[in-house]
Amino acid sequence: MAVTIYDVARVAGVGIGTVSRVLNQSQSVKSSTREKVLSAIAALNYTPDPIARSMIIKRTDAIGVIVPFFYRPFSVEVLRGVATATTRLGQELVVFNVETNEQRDHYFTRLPMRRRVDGLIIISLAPDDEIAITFAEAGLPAVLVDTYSPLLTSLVINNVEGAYRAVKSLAEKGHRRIGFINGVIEGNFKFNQANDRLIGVHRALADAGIVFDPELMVTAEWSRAGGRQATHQLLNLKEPPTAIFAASDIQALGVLETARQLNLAVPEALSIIGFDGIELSELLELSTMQQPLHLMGELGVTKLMEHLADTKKSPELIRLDTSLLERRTTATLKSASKSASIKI
Amino acid sequence: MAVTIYDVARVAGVGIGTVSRVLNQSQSVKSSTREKVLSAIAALNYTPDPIARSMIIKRTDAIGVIVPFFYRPFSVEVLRGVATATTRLGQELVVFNVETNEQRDHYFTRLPMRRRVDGLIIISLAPDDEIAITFAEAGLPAVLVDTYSPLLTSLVINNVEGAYRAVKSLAEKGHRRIGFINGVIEGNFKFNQANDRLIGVHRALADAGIVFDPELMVTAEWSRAGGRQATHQLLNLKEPPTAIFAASDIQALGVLETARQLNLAVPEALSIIGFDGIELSELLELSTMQQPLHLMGELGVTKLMEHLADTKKSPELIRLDTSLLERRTTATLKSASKSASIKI
DNA sequence: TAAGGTTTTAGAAGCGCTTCCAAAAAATTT
DNA sequence: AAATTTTTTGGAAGCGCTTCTAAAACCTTA
Repeated sequence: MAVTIYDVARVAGVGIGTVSRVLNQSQSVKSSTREKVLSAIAALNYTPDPIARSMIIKRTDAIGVIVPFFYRPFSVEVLRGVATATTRLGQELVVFNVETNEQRDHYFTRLPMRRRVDGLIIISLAPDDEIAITFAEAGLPAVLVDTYSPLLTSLVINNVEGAYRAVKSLAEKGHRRIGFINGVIEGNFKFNQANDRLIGVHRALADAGIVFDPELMVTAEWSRAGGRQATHQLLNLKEPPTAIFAASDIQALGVLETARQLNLAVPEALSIIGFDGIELSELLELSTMQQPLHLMGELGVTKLMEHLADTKKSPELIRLDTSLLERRTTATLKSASKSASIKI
Repeated sequence: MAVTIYDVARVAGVGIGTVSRVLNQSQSVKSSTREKVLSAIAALNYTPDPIARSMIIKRTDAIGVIVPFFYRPFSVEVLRGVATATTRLGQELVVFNVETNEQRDHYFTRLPMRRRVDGLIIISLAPDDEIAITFAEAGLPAVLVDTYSPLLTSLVINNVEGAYRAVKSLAEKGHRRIGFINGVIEGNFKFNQANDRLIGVHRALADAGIVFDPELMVTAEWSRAGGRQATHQLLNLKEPPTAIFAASDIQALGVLETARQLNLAVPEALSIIGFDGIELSELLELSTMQQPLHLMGELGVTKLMEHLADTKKSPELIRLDTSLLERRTTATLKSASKSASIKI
């Protein structure tokens, strides 16, 4: 059925080795021969079978991305960067979406066994050392984005610093009661981020001479619903916060929704700042700490290619910084009212 | 290096054919033999090489998606449905993102040549008949989502009806000056949709006894910027519209932004209705005609699997309906002011 | 023009599997 | 117990390529 290298060889009147040689731009082919082969290829509209090829060269020219909830804005924007890079490099992009811990483990343990992809980008998920070692043994390079492992090249945001600056900006605006909505830690998604951001919050509070009130810190799901629920909890305090820092834009959106629902003026009665800088935040004019999401994706691929080219390259830890984006949801505290007042 | 079927056979003390048979749950293997093989597999932690396997069985257990601008909310939501289905079926998902006509043509012509994927889902892009025939000849089944070809199973939204109902809902609220922002047609992305929606608009206008004013129809890019630009044009008319129907939510967002920028109250001074029902629309409380995006993705995969199972299955045309989602951007026209007034 | 050196070429081997066929083993019948 | 049938098994062939080896073809040079 399909035309093979034998057909091309026959039509061109050469051996299959020669055809293969012109296909792989090997040097030693007489140019007259090359012409013959090329025109046979054109005549037959031949394309080499990538599978048979992979069989020998042990490369697929495909890279895999393991990503939790790929459709979340955060993931989408990183993925976009990844796609930009893979397209430019002529690599195929295989998406392994994970929704459960089982799926994550399945991919972690199964993928390295067999070379369906040449390398892996892992987003927001941290393989433990044992898994990382399996990758190394299997010769499957992996790069982490938005997580960290000492054994793998990792691209991380400086979360401590980001959270620090977010809270500091709020303190500088006169806020003393600052709520912090953090993401859940269990479930194993988004591990360190939550921790690091908490550290940054503590530090900023300390520097501003504000004593940390545990009531003002609530942990919620990384979703709008989580943000909403946490906001209710925060606003029901005897002494509610005048500003809220959410560990992700998605959660900040939930804060915004709740404020709107309660007719609480933003930013007059409540300042809100998020974290991530997803496209959506721009639309809603949400102040946020922006991460270079697209860049992280592209850089992830670049680093992966370096590991592919040099198998014994040692892992790097690359830190990227956030930038403060002050939009319309943060304002100076009106000294008149020290706490949020609900306008009806 | 890697453990092969020969290693397993040796350890189990059987022939490679036997190992292969237990791997492929073939019936005729004595259960005692099966046990031996299974424990050898476990002992060696063996996984068959999917590439070598594909070489013979001519299947990859991967399906490809060709999608323009995969990161657009519309695409993401369809993709999510696709991922749900592929994960459930244990298929891998390869994403071919297209940003230019060249890329589209590249994938259209190159992909069918060689079986890197077993089948194709094509979103919002219409391959012409010649291409569709190539697919068929190559034995590569393809299903279209959000486009149509007579030669391929197609999942389309009833765009005429959707646009009709959108405009009708506006007319029923008393609006007579209804602007319509349509998407561009050239560029070959999103072809019929724009056309069909225009037809629906015409029909609804006619039924409501409103004469069509060509000035009220403007064509713009499928983006927020497009929506913004079109809105400015519309509002600068001597007799501006009191309501705008945008052919996509993304464009409707641009309308919303412009209204906000001009301090034009929505929906009091301007009603807005979009099309698509992306998640974002919910957040902004945008009224819209909702498409079953997730379903389209899932159904696309289901149909593709049917074509995979039965090569000679003939193409189907499946029509899906939109549902009207009235949220906070549409309101009854205050008869007092017949046209939008700009509040300063 | 022959010898020696260099470039180019044909095609066998082999990648790790599935599938097939023929042979071995087991079960059944006589 | 032998003959026959049925089940199970080993391993060769072959999927479409790349790579390697050895031979052919082409250059030099004497």
